Amino acid sequence: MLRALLAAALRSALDRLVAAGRLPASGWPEPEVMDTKGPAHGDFATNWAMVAVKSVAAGGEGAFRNPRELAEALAAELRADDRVASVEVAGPGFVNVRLTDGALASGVEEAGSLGAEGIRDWNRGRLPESEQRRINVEFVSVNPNGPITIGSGRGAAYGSTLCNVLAAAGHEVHREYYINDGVNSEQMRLFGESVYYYALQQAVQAGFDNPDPGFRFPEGGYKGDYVQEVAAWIVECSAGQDATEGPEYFVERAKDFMIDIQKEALDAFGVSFDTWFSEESLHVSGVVARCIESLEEKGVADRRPVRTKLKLGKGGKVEEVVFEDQAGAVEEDEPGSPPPTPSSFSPGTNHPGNNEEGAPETQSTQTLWLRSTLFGDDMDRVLQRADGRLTYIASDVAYHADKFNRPENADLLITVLGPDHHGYIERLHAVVAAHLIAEGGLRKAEGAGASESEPNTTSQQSAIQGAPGLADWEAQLYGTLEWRDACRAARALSEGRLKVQIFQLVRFLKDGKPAPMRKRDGNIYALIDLVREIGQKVKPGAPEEEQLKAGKDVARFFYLMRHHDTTFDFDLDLAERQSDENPVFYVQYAHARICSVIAKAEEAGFTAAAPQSTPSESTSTSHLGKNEGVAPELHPKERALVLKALDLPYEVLRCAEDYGVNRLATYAIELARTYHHFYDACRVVDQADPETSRRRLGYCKVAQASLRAVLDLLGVSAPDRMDREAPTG
RNA sequence: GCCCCGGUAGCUCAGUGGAUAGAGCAGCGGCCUUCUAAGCCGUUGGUCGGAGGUUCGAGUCCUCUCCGGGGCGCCA
Repeated sequence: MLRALLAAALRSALDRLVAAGRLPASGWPEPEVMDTKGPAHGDFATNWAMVAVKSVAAGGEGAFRNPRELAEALAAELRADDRVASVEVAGPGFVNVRLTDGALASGVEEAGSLGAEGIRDWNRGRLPESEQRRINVEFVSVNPNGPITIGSGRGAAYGSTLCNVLAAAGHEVHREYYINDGVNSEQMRLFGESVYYYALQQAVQAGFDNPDPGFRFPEGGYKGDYVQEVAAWIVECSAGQDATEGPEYFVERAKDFMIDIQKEALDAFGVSFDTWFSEESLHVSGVVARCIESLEEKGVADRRPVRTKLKLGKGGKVEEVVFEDQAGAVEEDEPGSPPPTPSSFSPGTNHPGNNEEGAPETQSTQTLWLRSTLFGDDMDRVLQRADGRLTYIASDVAYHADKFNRPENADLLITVLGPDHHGYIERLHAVVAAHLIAEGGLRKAEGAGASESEPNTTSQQSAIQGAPGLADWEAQLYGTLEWRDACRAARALSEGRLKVQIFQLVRFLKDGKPAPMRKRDGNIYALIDLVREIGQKVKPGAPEEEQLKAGKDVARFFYLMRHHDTTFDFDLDLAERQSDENPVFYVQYAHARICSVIAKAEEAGFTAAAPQSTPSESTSTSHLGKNEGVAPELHPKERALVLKALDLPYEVLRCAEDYGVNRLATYAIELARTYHHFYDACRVVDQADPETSRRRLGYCKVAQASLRAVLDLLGVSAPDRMDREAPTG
C-alpha cells in the first residue's frame, strides 16, 4: 500500500521533470520501488537513476551525465512532495526515501478500516482488468486407491495456498481435483483385485464358502492395512454377499470408499475443491473416443507402426530424429551400427491427409500413437494399446479439452504435479497443443496452412532437401514449413494457457533419519496420520479435534516454508516440538500476544486512534518542517512495524506472479519478529500518554489484521491466546 | 546420455540484477515488581561449490564444470 503511494509520488516527480523540460517525455523506464539497505537508509529506495541514465542520455538530453546527477534531480522533486519526509541520494545513484509519519498514518488508517480480510484481498479489483484471469488450478489428483500420503501433502498445502493467493490477488479461481479412476489403469485394476482378494479371505473367515477359490493375490498388489479395511467395509456392508461379485465390482466400491477417505483427510488439512472430476466419466460419456478421432483427423495421431524419437543434445536441442519400427520384432540396436535412417517410413507422413488407408474402426488392430514429437516431446506416446485399451494420456486429451470448453472457460490452467511427474510436462503440452490443433484453435494463426498442405508421402527426398527454411530434422519430422509452423504455434499457445508447477520431493526426518513414505509392509505414511501425530505431540491433553487442528497448522506451515520447487527435509522432531524453535509457534505466539495487548488496551479504555487525531493532520498540511512539527517522530520499531504490516498486499502480488507462495511463510515470520521487536521497545498501554497509546493500539490492530490474513492464506489458524503448559522438563 | 532441483555461517535455510550477503538454531553473555519470557538484547562466525562471460554493478542472468537428490514406461 505504501509502495503504491511512493510509486505515485515518483511518477509525479518525474512528470514535473518532464514538464520542466529536464526529462524527455518518454523513453525511460518506469521507476521501481524497492527495499532499502536497512532502516537507516529510509523506508524505500529506487534505482531509477541508474537504470534510466542511459536512455535519458540517449534521448539527447545533455543535462545528466551520470546516475548521481539524475538521482539528485529526482530527489529534489521528491522533496517537494507532501508524502515524503526526507530523501537522500546514496551510493552509485540510489534514491532513498523516508515517508512522512502522516503518510504512514494514512496507510494504517486505511488498513485498519479494511480488517484482515480486506488486507488479504487488497489487490482484488486493483489488479488491472487486463491482468485478471479465470484460473483453473488442479492439484493433488491421485488415484483413488489409497489415502493421501505425506508426499501428496506438499501438493495439497501448496495448491490450496496458491489458490488462496491467486484469489486474493484478484483472479477468479477454480479448485479442481482430477480423480484418476480410469478403470483401464493398471493401478486401479491391481487395487480392485487386492481388495477382492482380501474380501474373499474375510468371507471365508466369517464362515462363508469361498465363491472364487482359485483367485490369487495379484502380483504387485496392494498390501497395506487400509486395503483390508476397505475389503472389510465392503463385506460388512452387505454381509458377505458382495464377495460373489468379482474384482470389477470391488474396484467400484473401493474407489468410492477411498475418495471419501481422501476428502476427509484433505478437509482436515484445510483443503477443499470446487470440482472433483472423474477420469472414468470421460470414457463413459464417449468424450475420449471423440477426441481421439479428431486427433486422427487432424493428423497428429495415427496407427502407423512406427514411433518417432528425438535425440536431444545439450539445452534440449534436437540432434537427430529416429524412427523406430514397431511392426515386427523391435530389435534394432546393434551397437556399432550407423544411426538408423528414416528407413521405409517416409518422413513427412505425419501431417494430415494420409490417415484413411489404415486404421479400421475395430479395436485390437494397431497401436494408436499421439505424435507428440511434433510438439516438442522427446518421443511419441501411445493413446490406445493394440488390445484396444485406452491409456491415461488419452483421457488427458479429453480432460483438457473439457477444461477449455466448459461454460466458465478458464483463461489459464495451472496443474500442480509431484516430482515423479517431471517428465510429464512435455507430454501435457503436447496433449494441449494437439487438442488446440485438432479443435481448429489455430485457424487464425497458421492452422489454415497446415490443413491445406499437401500430403508428402511420395517424396521423402524432396522433403529433406527441398524444404526451404527447415533444418534436416524438421524436414524429417514435419515435411513442410507450414506444418512445422502450425505445430510450433500450437505448442506456443499451450505454453500460454497451461502452466505446470512441479513440487519437489520431501524427505521426512525422524531422529535425524529419513522416514519412508511407503513402508515395507505395504503400508503408507498417510497425511492424516502425520497431522494426528504432530497434533498429539504438540497438544498432549487436548481433545482430538483440537489436536488435528494444531497438527494441520504445523504441517501446513512446514510444507509451505520452502519453495515448492526445491527438495526439503521435513524435520518431524522440530515440528513436534512445542517450543521457540518451532517457527509456527513463533508466529502464532506473536498473534496471541497482539490479541492480548489489544484486550489490555481496550480494557484500559483506549480505542484505536481516530483519523482526526493521527499525526497525518498535523504533518501533511504543510511540507515545511515535516518531521519537526507537533507530531512526535515515530519510534524506529513503530515505523518498522507499520512498513512490514502494510506490505502484505505487495507480497501477495509477487506470489501470484511467480507462484512462489513460500514467501508468505517467510513474511509471516518476519512480521511476527517485527512485532516482537516493537513490543519489546514500545509500551502500548500507558495511562500517562493516551495519545501514544491510541496510536500504538492502531498499529497493533493493523499488525493483527496482516498476521491473520497471511495465516489465513497459508491455511494456518491464528489463535487469540496461547497458554503455556507446565514445563515438561 | 538428456531433463528438473540443490550447493550461501558449525547446522537448517532467507535473499526483487544493486549499497558493507541476512535470519533461526547451536556457542558465549545479559533482560521478567510493568501490556503473554513460546519473547527480547549483545556477541562469535562467510574464498555465496569452481571457472569463464554478459554490464555501470552478479549469490542472483548466460555457458562450461565438479558434487549431491530426483526423473526419463504401451504405469498414472
